[in-house]
Parts: sequence; structure tokens; C-alpha cells
Amino acid sequence: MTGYEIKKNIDSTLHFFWSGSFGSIYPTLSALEKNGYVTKQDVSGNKREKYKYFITQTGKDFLTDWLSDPSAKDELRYETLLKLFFSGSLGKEKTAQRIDAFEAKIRAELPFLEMCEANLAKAGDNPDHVNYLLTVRFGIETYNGYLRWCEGAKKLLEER
Amino acid sequence: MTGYEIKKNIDSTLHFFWSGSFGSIYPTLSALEKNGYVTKQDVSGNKREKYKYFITQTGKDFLTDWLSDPSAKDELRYETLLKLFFSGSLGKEKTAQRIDAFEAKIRAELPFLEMCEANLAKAGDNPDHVNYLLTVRFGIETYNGYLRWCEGAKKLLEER
DNA sequence: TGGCTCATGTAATCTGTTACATGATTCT
DNA sequence: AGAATCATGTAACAGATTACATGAGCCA
Repeated sequence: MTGYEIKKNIDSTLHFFWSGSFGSIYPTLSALEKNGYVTKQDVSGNKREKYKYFITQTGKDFLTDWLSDPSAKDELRYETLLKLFFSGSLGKEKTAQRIDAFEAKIRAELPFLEMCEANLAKAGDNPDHVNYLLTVRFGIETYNGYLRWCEGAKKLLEER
Repeated sequence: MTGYEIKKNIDSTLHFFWSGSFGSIYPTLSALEKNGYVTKQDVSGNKREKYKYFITQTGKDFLTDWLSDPSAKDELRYETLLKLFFSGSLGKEKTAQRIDAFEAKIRAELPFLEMCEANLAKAGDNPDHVNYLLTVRFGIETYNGYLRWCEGAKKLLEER
């Protein structure tokens, strides 16, 4: 893929749990090429400049090693919750409004994930599809957990 | 609180959705003092050096402003899922092992959250407690979502 | 007395984003 | 013709971690 295509792919398929900017993607691709993990190929033709990157055997070996290592760093920095944690002084009403806004955001994003799930459930022969489907379902289950929380949270605020 | 106490508190109560190292906490406290948001007080006595920080009115006003702004940046960088996404070549068995390991990690952390919930549900008069309880419940619901995903994921791998 | 926890802080480094800089191509 | 998208890349900056440096106090 090209750097631009990689960015597009991250933003669509991975965006639930990963992100990356051009400012990190292009320098990383250059570094990968310098280390022999990928090769760069000019596919501009007579059009504007455009370079596709291809993984090398060295790159594949390195990737396999990385995938084989089960250790993984999962980072969350959830400012929404940080604010909620310290918002006791804000009052119930405002807190409830925050929760509504959060709920709306989640509900707006769910259909996209469900569409991805439906598409991946159909095309099931490629072994990679199973993994794609698993990550999509992770997003769906997490979001459903969020929604359950919203429901309970609003109930709690009413009671107190 | 002292810088050390702040770190301890983050690691225990907030660690589900926030983190911070001494390398960021101490310089931040110095910056806050320089800007008049907190004051620093020597509470060493005849013991080893120890400084407590207290929020000023300027600090409280700034905090209220920050809390009142509903915009929040929620970041996730979930390497576990990133690896899963690209692990189609690893085979079903290894993938299932990964999921088991993830499930074990989550199950190990849940009792702590449930203990926090029980404690907070009891002491219910302080208005801040409601918010603490809400964040703990967020953790619990999210973790339950993860567990539901683990169950479904293992089923999917068996079927295919 | 040895090891863990308490306690403060800095320096080097790493990783990433935002904003900038540039311009072609395609769609309406 | 104008707007959106395609396409590459750099430079300045921001925010955080890790490792270092130091040492007191407490408990078994």
C-alpha cells in the first residue's frame, strides 16, 4: 500500500482501537525501508508522485516474531471518565447531560460497526477475515457495555 | 496531597482509565504552583522531606472551567487487538490461547472493581462518591463486555 | 541488617500530533 | 470553475515514560 492508503485503512477499519497520523506514518515507512523490512516502488506513472510499499521476507519474519509475542501494551486515556470522576460538584443534572451526550456518540458509531460485522460474516473463507470479524465484535461488545453503563448511570442519578 | 500520594491514588482508583508517572507528576505540580493554581507546604517535620499541595481559589476556578467543558479526548491504543487483527496466519489454536490469556487478565482484575463498587455503594452521602461509583461501574460494565466478547470469540473459532 | 516502601526530583529519550508546505486529480 | 480528495513529506512542538540519582524510615 501507499502511505496514504495505510492512513485511510487505519482510520476506517482500525480506528476503534488504533490511530496514526501522516506525521508518524511516512517517517515510519522510511525507517522500515532503511532497515530492509519493506521496499518502496514508484507507481506514479505519468501521474502525480505515488509510492507503494511491499513487505520483504525480513519484514515478514520480523512481523511474525512480533505477532508471536503475546505481551501487549493496552493504553486507555479516557478524559470523559476523568472529568466524570471529578465532577461531583457539577450537580446531577449536568452529569446526566454528559451521560446523554456520551450515549448519543456511542449510538451514532454502532451502526458502522454492525455494518462491518455483517460484511465480514458473509465473506468467511479468508482466514484473515475471522480476525477482522473478532476485532469488530470486540468493538460492538465494548460499546454495548458502554450503553448498559449509561442506562444504569442515569438510573443511579435519579434515585439519589 | 503529596506527589507520591497522588501517584498512589491514580494507580489505585483511576488506573482503569488514567495513568501518570513521577516524571510527569512532579514537574506538573511545580508548574501548577508557578501559575498559582496550588500552594506547596513543607510537612517534613523532623522526618525526610515531604511536601503537601493545596489547591487555591484560582486553581478551583480553573478546575471548574475545565470540568464544565464537555469536550474530552478519549484515547485507546489497544495493542492486544492490533495483534489480533493481524494474526490470521497464527492459526486458531494460538489465537484461542491469546483470548484465554486476555480473559484470565480481565477476570483477575474484576474482583478489585467489584470490591470498590461495594465500598462506594455503602458510603453514599458524599456527592463525590456517586461519581466515583459511576466510574467504577463503567469499568465493570466494560470488563463484562470484554468477557462476553471472549465467550463469543472462542465459539466463533470452534465453528470455523 | 536487609529489603520494601516512602519520598523527591531530573535528564534523556521516545513517540506522536499539529501545522505547515506543496501540488495534482477528480468530481459536480 | 471550485471544492473535495488524493498524495507526499517535514518541522516544531507536546506530552509522557524510563532510567537515573538519592536517601530516609519501617518492619521482620
